[in-house]
Amino acid sequence: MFWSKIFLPTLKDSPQDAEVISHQLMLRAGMIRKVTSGIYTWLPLGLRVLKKIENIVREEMDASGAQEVLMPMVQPRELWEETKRWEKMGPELLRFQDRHDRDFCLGPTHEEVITDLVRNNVKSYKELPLNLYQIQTKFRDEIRPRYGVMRGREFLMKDSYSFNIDKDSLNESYLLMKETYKKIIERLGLEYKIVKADSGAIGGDASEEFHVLAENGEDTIAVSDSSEFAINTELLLGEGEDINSLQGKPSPDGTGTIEIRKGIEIGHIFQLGEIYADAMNANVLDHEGKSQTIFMGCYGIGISRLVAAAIEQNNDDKGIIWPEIIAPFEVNIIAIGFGKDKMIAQAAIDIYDKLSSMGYEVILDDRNDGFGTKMKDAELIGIPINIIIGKQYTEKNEIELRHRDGQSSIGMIDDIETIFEYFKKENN
RNA sequence: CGGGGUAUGGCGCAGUCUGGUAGCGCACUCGCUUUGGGAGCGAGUGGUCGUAAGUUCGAAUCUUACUACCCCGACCA
Repeated sequence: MFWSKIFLPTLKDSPQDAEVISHQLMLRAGMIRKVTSGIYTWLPLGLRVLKKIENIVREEMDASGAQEVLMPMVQPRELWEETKRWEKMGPELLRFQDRHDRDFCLGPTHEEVITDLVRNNVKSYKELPLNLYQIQTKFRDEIRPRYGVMRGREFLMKDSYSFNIDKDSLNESYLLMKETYKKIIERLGLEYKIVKADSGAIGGDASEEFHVLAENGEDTIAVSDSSEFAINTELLLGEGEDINSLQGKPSPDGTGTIEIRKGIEIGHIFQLGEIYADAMNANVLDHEGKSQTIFMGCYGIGISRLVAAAIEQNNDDKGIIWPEIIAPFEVNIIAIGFGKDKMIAQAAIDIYDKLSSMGYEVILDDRNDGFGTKMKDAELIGIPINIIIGKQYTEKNEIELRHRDGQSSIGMIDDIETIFEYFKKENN
């Protein structure tokens, strides 16, 4: 991709209504634009990151044996009445009528639709366990959307639902999802905690949240300073107790003391048990030919929220510092004087072609701007590796390789071939 | 929904107190010169000042109502 061709409107100044760093940087780096409160358009650069995270999630879900489906965003009232949630849900459930005055809602979650699907099509315990997932836009009319895509009303989510013949099998599916979530977040290179949680309004038995640790996180969690233990502070507080009073107390798991941290909830896994299947008559025949209520689990990951969370954890005063695996491009070639100096332009294009053919995702900054402008933009959008071709190339045959993280800067390299050698090594 | 705040060109802002018909920086367009840390000179484009009503000879500015957006809180599979 050539910089002069990509739709990438970067901003020098941070828009006034962006408070947290990830929101500011996503706007400044030309990743998103707001349409209305809590609702955003993803621009090419942001979409690249979103898709990368989506694909990592998809790969790990597929590897776990789950199967992808795609359910509708618009759902009929009747299904929601079966679980009594048409009444129970508040205004966060966006309702509307079609031309025949039938009631519908925009799906904030899909227990009803998936349970309906399974009860109509799965009849035997032999077809279980079954784990179906989708990656889809959800809509929740949040009381107060905030922090850009971190808490939007419309957002991209991976939600999956497991169907099991009994509690033990459900537990197995649950643990498999827990492992899968760990793999996903570890691949994304994010620091996280698994937090014991209240299973909340959705009901059910076991429930754990996955939190990416970040200063601007909306949730407060209590972590042990010397073990993996973490728990939602709500579960520890007594009547009228202050969150800060927990700091320094002995950890409930008996190891170390409590440390209060801020987290962004990017995943939540539940053992629903029989609640939904019971309400919706989702049964299968067991090996004795008896009808059994299906045990369900549900597992969510906020894909769009992960984009913001990754930025919250990886930035400096200059901009975003993408973990390589989700960077919108892997290499940025900064050609100074691209439109003027044919030798530089040719070298830049050669490197671009070669790296592209080696399988790298490359962007070439071919704009007629000075070094400063290009470097500032490069730092803002946070591409891991920058190759800088300028006067030193025409004069001394030298090219600079600069890592965005500033910790592994390569410096001047004495010819183009050496660069390809470097990238071959990188690849292995 | 309670509390606080904002609304002037794509972005950041001044002008509002003290009414006189809109300005600055950046961005954008054209030309020339530039190109290793957000370039320079010259010439341009772009705004019913959130909406509506009112006061006034005259409203971005004063009054009233409304709307949108942001922050804090309550809420959140």
